[in-house]
Amino acid sequence: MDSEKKISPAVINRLPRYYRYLGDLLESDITRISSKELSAKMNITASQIRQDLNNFGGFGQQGYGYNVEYLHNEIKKILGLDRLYNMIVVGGGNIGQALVNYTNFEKRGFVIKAVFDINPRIIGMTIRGIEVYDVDQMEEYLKNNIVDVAILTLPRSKAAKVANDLAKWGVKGMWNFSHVDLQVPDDVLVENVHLTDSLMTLIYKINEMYTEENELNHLSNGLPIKPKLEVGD
Amino acid sequence: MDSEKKISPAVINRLPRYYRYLGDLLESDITRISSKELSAKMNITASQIRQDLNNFGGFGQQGYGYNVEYLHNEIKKILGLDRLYNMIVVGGGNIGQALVNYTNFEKRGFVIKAVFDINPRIIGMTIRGIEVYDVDQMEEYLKNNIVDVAILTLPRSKAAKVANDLAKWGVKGMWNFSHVDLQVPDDVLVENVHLTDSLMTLIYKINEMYTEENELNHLSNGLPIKPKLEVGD
DNA sequence: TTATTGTTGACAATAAAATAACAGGAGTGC
DNA sequence: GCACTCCTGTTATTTTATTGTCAACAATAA
Repeated sequence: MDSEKKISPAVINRLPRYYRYLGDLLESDITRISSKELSAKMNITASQIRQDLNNFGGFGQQGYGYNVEYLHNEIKKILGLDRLYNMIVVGGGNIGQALVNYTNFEKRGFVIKAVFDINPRIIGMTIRGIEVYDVDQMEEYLKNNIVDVAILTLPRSKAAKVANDLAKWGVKGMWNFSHVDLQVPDDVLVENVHLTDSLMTLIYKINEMYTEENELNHLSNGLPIKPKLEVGD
Repeated sequence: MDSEKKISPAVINRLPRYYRYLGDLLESDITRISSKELSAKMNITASQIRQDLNNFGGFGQQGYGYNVEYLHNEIKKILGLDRLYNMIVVGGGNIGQALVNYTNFEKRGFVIKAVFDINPRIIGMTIRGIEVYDVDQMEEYLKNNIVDVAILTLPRSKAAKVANDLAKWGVKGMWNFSHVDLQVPDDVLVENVHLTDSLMTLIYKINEMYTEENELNHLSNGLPIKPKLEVGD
């Protein structure tokens, strides 16, 4: 339908950040804020803030700005954070366990209900009161329990099969920490957290900055820029 | 300088993914690949692959494609992965410990050398052989050891001060898992991993898909779209 | 009241990113 | 060695995202 224009991914990715800043303002008992002020805090142009928000409706008032509590709550609703979500963790290794122990998710309505693993050493144990099951029990579990999001914290080699099974058994959201890109049906949504990729990006930027400084040094010395490496060197 | 054109962030963020796919191809003993073939595997247009790679040089050959091993190695060099990086973890909680225990980083040249925390219960202990120090010892540690990247896995409330200290003491790269945006000098690079933001984005997309289906139902029922909420309601 | 200021929402202008088009060199088969 | 196909590197086009501008209107002060 035309009346419901598609929101761009760039905007969606900024929403949680708006939500976070508005939450902070709320805690500081600030009741109103203009796009200009928020702009200064967030290092985004005021124009972009207004345009982003206007994708979802006119939440502000001329001459006043935005009411912090109201806007915070609206974004909460836009993000769908006004209800609980059931999650399971598949892969009870380091990262899986860390996520189970990270209690802040629960405070925001993301509730981890079960963990699945293949390691007999941990199956049957509980982590923060949450039971660890054998992956073989997953199908049955999913028949009897609604799961909104599966958190995939398992090795590359096993992620594809598990994702496939989960999709088959009706899980529509996957938060993927495995270092592979999952191939799933169109109606299943995957959000990747590729930690190694993120770290590599950081490393690139660090090196880039270092290299740039080098070039500046060359310039200030009047020395020529060193030639680029050629294919075949 | 003009000769060194700026590479766009979008391209840089894709590099680790190229690197990963090329690594996979290498393991499958595939020696050459065309942009078209890679395009199919990665769900990126061939055009974009060629343009991305050409930012860094002409690595391919007409009529042949790209040599997998050669290209893999070139990207490795571009990303700066041909040397070791020393890292420290600041914050020995769940996520900090999980990252220390995640041995894959080390395989790629990212070596965690020390952990810092304020909790007396864990100070003095070791995690996978890596010592946990008091944060008060951080300044001295940084005087005596080169640290490329600090991994920040500590509570919001403490992240800002620590980041400030680290910057003051010469750490140029920060991999930030704290749920705040750090304010650091221009020569310090921060890569954020905001897990909660990522999860919220996933939740939004799940709901969006669900809502879209709803709208289709509305349409098929001939029902009007519900009016938007107004400020003040 | 009336003037002045502040601030949105809409839209226009720019910039960035992604895709497409294509010229021409490199490989392949005969 | 020649014709033909493949596939890159590069330029052009289209799409998407960001920024700048301004009329309209609310809040505030005179």
